[in-house]
Amino acid sequence: MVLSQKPPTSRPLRADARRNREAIVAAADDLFRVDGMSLQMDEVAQRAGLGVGTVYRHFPTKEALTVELVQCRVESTINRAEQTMRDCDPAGALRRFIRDMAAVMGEDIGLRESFQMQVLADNQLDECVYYRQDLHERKLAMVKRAQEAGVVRGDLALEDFDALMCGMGQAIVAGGNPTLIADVLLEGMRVPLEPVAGAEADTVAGVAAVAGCPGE
Amino acid sequence: MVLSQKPPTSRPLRADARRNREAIVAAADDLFRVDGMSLQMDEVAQRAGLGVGTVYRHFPTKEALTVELVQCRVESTINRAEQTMRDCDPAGALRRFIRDMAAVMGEDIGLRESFQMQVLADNQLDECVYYRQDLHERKLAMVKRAQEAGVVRGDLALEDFDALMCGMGQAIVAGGNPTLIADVLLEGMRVPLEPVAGAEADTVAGVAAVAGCPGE
DNA sequence: ATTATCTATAGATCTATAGATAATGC
DNA sequence: ATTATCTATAGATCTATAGATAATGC
Repeated sequence: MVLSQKPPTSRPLRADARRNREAIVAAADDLFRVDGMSLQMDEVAQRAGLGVGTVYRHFPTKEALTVELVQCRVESTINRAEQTMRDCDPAGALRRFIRDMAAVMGEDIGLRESFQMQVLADNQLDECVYYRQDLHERKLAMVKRAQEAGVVRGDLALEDFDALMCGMGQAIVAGGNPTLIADVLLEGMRVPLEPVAGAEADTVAGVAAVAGCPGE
Repeated sequence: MVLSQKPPTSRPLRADARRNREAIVAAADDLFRVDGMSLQMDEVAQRAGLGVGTVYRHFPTKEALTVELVQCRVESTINRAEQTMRDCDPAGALRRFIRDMAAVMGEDIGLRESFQMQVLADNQLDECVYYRQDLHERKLAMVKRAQEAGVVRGDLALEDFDALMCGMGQAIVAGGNPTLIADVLLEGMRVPLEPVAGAEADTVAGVAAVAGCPGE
């Protein structure tokens, strides 16, 4: 079920072409880490010490290039999830996963955007659904296990979990302390120890009647 | 200390010009709500039933146009904060503010991005620092009051609070249930009832020794 | 001889302007 | 007469390509 990286009909690349291809991917990866999807093809070429044409020879479109970078990150996220599931108890696995993601997202805009693209409806990269299902299953297992162990509130859907991970990335980019942000999310996803006051009220401005406010 | 909207030397606008200006702002506001900063000048003109030239007559740059939209949203956020501070107890004020913001952010991409721009370092809109200080003070007062009342953890800096608000916006755009997301943040910002296990550990992948995981 | 690379430039997609045309209001 | 509006297009900024040039390897 694993897709081969290259069409099997094509013969192996010529020595210089292989070297250049690697240089392109390495350069693109560096830029992706900093600029995410807004990396520029010219800059990739420049950083790889090549002309733009060469970049386009190896990757016919910008999308083709970034797909590889995204997939790499999705895979590493899957591995991370599997690793923690193997090593940790239900509560610990989720905790470790989230904390690690927070730390990594702080240093890799591309990873943050990759995660976002896996989740957001208006996916910029059609081809990135490759591993989507895989990742989906790993996260679902992790969250479910934590819920069954009673350490995560049961009304948290996977959609919400994904959304929270996206939000965590944004919060970290916005200058929050990664460790603290991760902690806040972890605490917040726990089973509420006392029911949140006013939890049943609709909270659109002007309509809400909320605990601690007059009119409730 | 309030800046006048127009240079006081200019005479009042001609009747048709005033009408058109209002149509432009209304059209731009609608688009800003949906597209945020990526709204397009052509579309603004089209929706207002005017030529692009007219839009540029009233607002010399795209930035000049969006500044007005952003300021309007920042002001309304300030008012929201003040209102809750007047009406509610410390815990209730923060709760209501966050819930309302979650509800509104779900329906107004422009608001979400405005908040982000107030907070993020690489501000796209230089002029949007006008109300920045004001907003800053309101949020600080709200958070501090909640901390003094013992309902919010004391190690949560305003930077972290801002980051969490940005993240909340992202989480909602990413498809999370606004009410639930707001709840998770509120619960997460509380004083931890028991110390978070492993809270002292550095969590970069491979280095961490975390509660619930072997090797701790 | 084949395969890879380079440079210069076409194409797409925006913001912003110039110059000709139309509407207001003393 | 002044002020406002329109259309067509310049300018900026990217992705992607074409055609001429250089490097590999049987």
